[in-house]
Amino acid sequence: MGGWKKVLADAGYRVTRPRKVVVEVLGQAEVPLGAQEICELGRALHPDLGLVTVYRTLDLLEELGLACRVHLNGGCHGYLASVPGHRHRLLCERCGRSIEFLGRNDLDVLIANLEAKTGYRIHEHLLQLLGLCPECQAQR
Amino acid sequence: MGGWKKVLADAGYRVTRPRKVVVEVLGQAEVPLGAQEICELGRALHPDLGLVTVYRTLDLLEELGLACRVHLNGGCHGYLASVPGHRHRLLCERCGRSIEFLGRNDLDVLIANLEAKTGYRIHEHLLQLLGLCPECQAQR
DNA sequence: ACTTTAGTTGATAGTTTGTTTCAATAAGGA
DNA sequence: TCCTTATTGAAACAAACTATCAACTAAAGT
Repeated sequence: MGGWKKVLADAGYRVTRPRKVVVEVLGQAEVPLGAQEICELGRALHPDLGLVTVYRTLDLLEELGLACRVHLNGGCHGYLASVPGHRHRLLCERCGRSIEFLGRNDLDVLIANLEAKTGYRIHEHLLQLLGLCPECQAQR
Repeated sequence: MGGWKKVLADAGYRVTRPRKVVVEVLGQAEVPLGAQEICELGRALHPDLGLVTVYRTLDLLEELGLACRVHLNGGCHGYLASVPGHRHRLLCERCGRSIEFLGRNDLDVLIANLEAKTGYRIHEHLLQLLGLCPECQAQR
């Protein structure tokens, strides 16, 4: 609850009202949110909040690793707050709740093998798992 | 180069001209294509091809595992032809060329661990790696 | 605290992307 | 070949995202 301000400032960006609001909304969210939704929720805190700014702020937060784009099975992406360094997500298909987890060595081994085999130099990876959370399993 | 017809037929769908065209275009492509692009390329083979049909066909092919949605770092998804069973991709960030590979046990181990730790039941996963292919590395 | 200045904002308009509807068409079995 | 019904494509619509630009405000200097 404050680290993000330093990240913004260190990168030469300003800590503004709308940005605070977007970070706040993302921080509260348990489920990936679209830009539209973030804007509506944010207006409870700052009625003048504009949709355009939400888009811009999301791009910015993503660039700084403070938020991440989530790819759902059907229609694409919502956003979630992100702890830098945690790159991988586990999402519940029914309720949308998510957990971040650290990429284990398993993945590093896989990547190293692939680099050797293909000649590619890999520097980004996107791993997302979909399933049912314990609560949603119980409801069946 | 005909397996897809059987897959369609077995699932109760018809093998139509526009579908052939979309499959053909995807099969030739070395790079993820958007619906718009597929439509334009497809019109070389079938001038009447409609954009709406391309969207519908892509959804269908994805559902049957014959094509897959690819998530790029910036703006979302293009499509690629897909060999069923190969769920993972390695994409070159510069030229867009891609390789499919089989999810190794590394990933299965990771998933089993997570299920045990979180109580989630995982049944889908999305793994995508981004990097530079050998050709693009050489060009620098 | 006051001023300055450059990053930031938000309304409007525009573009791109995807969806709904529905009459016309064509695939595939009889 | 005929018949049934899935499938198609145009047009209209809806959603998602972007460009522009005058007004505003955060933050550094005085």
